[in-house]
Amino acid sequence: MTAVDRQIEIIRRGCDELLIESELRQKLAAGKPLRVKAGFDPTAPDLHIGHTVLINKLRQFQELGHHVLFLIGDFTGMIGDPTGKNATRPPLTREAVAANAQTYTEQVFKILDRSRTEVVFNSTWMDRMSSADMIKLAASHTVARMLERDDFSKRYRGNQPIAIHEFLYPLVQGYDSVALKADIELGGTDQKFNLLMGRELQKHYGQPAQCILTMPLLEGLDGVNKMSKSLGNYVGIQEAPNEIFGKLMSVSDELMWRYIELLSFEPLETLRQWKADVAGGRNPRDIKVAFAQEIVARFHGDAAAQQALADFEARFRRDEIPADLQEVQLKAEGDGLAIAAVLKLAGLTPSTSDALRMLAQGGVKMDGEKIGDKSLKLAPGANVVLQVGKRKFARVVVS
RNA sequence: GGAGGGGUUCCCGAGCGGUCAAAGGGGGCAGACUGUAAAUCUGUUGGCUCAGCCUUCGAAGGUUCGAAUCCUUCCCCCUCCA
Repeated sequence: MTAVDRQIEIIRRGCDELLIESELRQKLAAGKPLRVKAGFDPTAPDLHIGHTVLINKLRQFQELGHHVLFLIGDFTGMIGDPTGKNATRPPLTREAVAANAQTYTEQVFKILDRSRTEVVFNSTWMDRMSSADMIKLAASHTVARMLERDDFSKRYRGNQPIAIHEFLYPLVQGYDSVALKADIELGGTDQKFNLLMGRELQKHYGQPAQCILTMPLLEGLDGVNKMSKSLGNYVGIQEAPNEIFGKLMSVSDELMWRYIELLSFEPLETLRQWKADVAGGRNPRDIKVAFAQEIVARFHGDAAAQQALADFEARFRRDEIPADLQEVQLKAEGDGLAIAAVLKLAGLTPSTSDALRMLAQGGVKMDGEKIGDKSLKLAPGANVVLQVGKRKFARVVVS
């Protein structure tokens, strides 16, 4: 265990807020490994790099010798985090939860140390809670207090519905801290209300209150909304190397710095140097390449990162056709298949209508040549490479 | 329980008997420009056997030559009063 000051410095790096530092110092000074809690929603087992901001921080705690409680909110999943968008979700079956949890941990252990991680489910204690206990829990807070939560107050003012069970979400999440005897809980800045609920409930149930560490939310590829799967502006950690690389390269120069700040493990001195270089006229692209490679290497290894760069250069700087071309076999009837039908069958466009649109707009290439004639047909024996837009390719063989 | 307002294509939102596959904006996609940057500009944005046809405006019925638009019942949301 390192000195308290050193630990505080590491813990604070990149965080949004730490409550309350003096309390955390005391806990650290006691010399025992802390119980570090972080909760995850069981409905979205596909992690994206936005999630890793928090997970990276958990890993730092582990490196400092602390114990991570990786909480899967299977019980709270029945409520659905009140985001204001879809207030109700279908309850997950036990099998679905188990499967999701499996996927979750597989991904998470690319970052976390398995031996210092305890995976827990809140249904373990919540299923055993009686109705009377639930009422007692609900009685611990007032409606006015609940409406302080930013999301609730917004919806209330905006005449959006709030179901009563949604009030239970912060309460249950807070109670999880009681059940786990957490010393500190991590979450996104949007979780602050729920995290504070844990503090209050722990005091209510006669425990020392947990500290709270909030991490910034990572913006999605659009640079506006937070990264989320449903908005489609995410980079999944299980995506192919080329996908991760390509997506990171398409990020704006401005947003790039934000990503580097929150995701890169490079020391602060390096970041400062990069910024100075760009200010001095260096192409930001170079920095982006280095960063994109770091992230690909984290999830797929160094070799994959090298390969991703090579593919990228070949395809987009030299306009070459990718090496790992997907081949599609099609059967033609009569004098051949209409080009629009071919594009759809090859999976290059979602519909024939869309294929016709792409043709009209000059978005289709055959063997590198732009084509726009929608009456074109591919006769049996044809073997061509088709491209739609910049990224979609397929070799089509007609028989 | 009573009174009123509302549910439209991915999202927001216009339309209120035919000229509606449905204005406008957002988002998406494609093209130009580039560093596959971003920004900007242009086009496009239900499906199909594509100058034609089919399905769509909370759900089901009905009126009409013709309905997103009118009527009936039902479901859901919001506001005010109790």
